[in-house]
Amino acid sequence: MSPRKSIKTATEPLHGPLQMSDIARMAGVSESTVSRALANNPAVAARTRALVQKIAADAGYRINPAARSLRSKRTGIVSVAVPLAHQRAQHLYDPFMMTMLALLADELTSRGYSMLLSKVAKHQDGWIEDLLNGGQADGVILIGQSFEHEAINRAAQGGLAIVAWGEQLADQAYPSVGSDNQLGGLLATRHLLEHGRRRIAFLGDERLPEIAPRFAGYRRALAEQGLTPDRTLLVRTEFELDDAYRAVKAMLAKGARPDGIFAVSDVIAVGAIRALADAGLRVPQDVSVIGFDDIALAAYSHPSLTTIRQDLALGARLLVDKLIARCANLPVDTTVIAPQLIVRESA
Amino acid sequence: MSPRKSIKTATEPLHGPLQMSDIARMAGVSESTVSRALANNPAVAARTRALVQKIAADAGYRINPAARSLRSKRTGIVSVAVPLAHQRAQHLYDPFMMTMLALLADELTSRGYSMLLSKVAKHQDGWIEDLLNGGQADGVILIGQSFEHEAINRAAQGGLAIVAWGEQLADQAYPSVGSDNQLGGLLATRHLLEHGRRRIAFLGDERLPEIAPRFAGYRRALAEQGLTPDRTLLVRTEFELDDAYRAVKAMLAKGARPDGIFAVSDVIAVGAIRALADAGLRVPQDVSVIGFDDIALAAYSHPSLTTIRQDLALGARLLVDKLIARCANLPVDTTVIAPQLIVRESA
DNA sequence: TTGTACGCGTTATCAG
DNA sequence: CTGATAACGCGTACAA
Repeated sequence: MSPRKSIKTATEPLHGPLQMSDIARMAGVSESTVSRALANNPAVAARTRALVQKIAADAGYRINPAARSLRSKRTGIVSVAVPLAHQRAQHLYDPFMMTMLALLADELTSRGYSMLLSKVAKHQDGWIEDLLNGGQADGVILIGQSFEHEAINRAAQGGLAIVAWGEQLADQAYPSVGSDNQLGGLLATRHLLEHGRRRIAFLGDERLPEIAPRFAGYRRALAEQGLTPDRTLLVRTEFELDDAYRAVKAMLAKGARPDGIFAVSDVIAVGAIRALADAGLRVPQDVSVIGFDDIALAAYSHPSLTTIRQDLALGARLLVDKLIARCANLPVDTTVIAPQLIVRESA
Repeated sequence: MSPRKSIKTATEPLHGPLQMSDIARMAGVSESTVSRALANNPAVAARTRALVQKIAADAGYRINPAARSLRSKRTGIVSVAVPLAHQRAQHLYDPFMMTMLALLADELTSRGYSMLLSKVAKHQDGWIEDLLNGGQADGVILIGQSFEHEAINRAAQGGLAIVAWGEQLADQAYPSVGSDNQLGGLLATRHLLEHGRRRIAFLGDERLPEIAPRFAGYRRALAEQGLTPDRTLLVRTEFELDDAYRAVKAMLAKGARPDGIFAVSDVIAVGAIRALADAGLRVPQDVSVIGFDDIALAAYSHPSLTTIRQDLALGARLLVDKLIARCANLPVDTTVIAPQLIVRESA
């Protein structure tokens, strides 16, 4: 290292990655000017700006983001996380999650942000702050609230830029984007009822923030017909094919005989249909099945799924909009998106 | 803000996030000692180390990663990217991709790394270097090589820590992990042949690095039976349900009548089965269909898919192992994983 | 419009 | 084993 130093000459760059001082020298201006020029600061003469930018580009120079964010307190990174408090296993590869992640990746990158992906299984103290990675991210997008509403609220009140996909909850200190889940549950159940179904099973965990209102919609639709939900037809299942499959098998084994099923996700619906098929029950002749989400698979499974569509593309766009606004300390409100009934073969 | 300042007292921390100097003061040691203690540097007395760590933890202190990486040149972030040169659309939510991403997220987080997710559609100069985000990431994991072998090689030779999931190619300057694709193609096609199928269609883009050897395996299996591939049964399709569905419909419309189909992914297989069903063809009675990957869906689609399983969990683990080794400038080799035939209903 | 000077919060070097 | 001190590479008041 010291021998290197002694050979050093004026023309020698010699440190691998170029830095601003190098560009400054090449352009014959000061570092500050380079900094401003690269930031497209109009305070720099247009000519100078263009010159510096060209030199930097030709030299393949890239700003050191660590140094930049150490100064500016901004990183250009958004942390996207999936809270899984209620999940046994990873379900990051749930098609719904994946679709949302892909859409978020699109939205974020198209606005110059990078996306840091985290899976949070253990929710120890400060897990949300951890997502910020101590400043390695400017803000946090949560996909689903799990049972962490309180923690999210606290983080938001602590000034953290955070936005969640999910249900609008009481006393929410953070903006959220989500479907009108009660309406979704209502539409789904009414559709089954309109097809003459009366013994309608509910598949999903009604304790979750997003699912509770779907369950409420389900009960309300039943009530409209003077029906009361049958406890044996309430089946708690995770958002996983295997789990739904087993749960429905178990329900049938206990002798329950639904003529309709409202599954709170398409994946659950597919698992249910498989279990029904194993039991020799035909869909929709013997049992009508309706899902939720309208993932890509829904149209291609057999039978194709009647489902409640969530507009995830819109959701992703809004989430990013709101997060960016929150990062800029602008006031941001919550949006509830109307879900839509999509009728296919299964119900 | 200024009114707050005026109330300032000696005990008041008042700069939001604590910093090392604060912990140093609380612990009655120097910043250097704090730094070392938090890094678990054994040069610090065990007692002191424990004390400092406890104080830091209790105070909720977290190291500023920007400052840390400005000094240490390490970020603890790995960039994971999906090159999509050959893709029209985003297919980040392809189940295969998603499974891989989820597994990588697990592997990385369990080793203390964060995962920066990028989708690369336009491969302009220096796109790989861009993934490093100018130092915001320590290394790059590529899922698939697309047509970018040369660019990847150049980046690797330039000293960038990079690892790819995919096929082992000639003159590879970077380590890769992937299935033995030719063997996979061979197993798949032989299975169809053993079931008496003779007019076997190939669904996929055989120009892609990972698909070419599957195609070679397909041809070899046919050759073993003295058969030559029928050009009308070679259907180029993207890794998307819709596209596969349309492509198979088009093939059938042209009058092609395969009795077997080797689809290079399960998603493609599902699309194909749908198109066959539309044409009144039964699977497997009229046409046997075999897929590739063994994604979660494979076991639950109807009919369930016979397929060639890729061990993605192992793959993800190896990718991360190798990347970490490369980051440490250790020599790293390429691994080829044996694929496995999984027999279900579709063939 | 441009340059000077300083500091962001850490880690590494070196001396004690 | 511990502490002082000097970078790391950039952004930004402030001065010119």
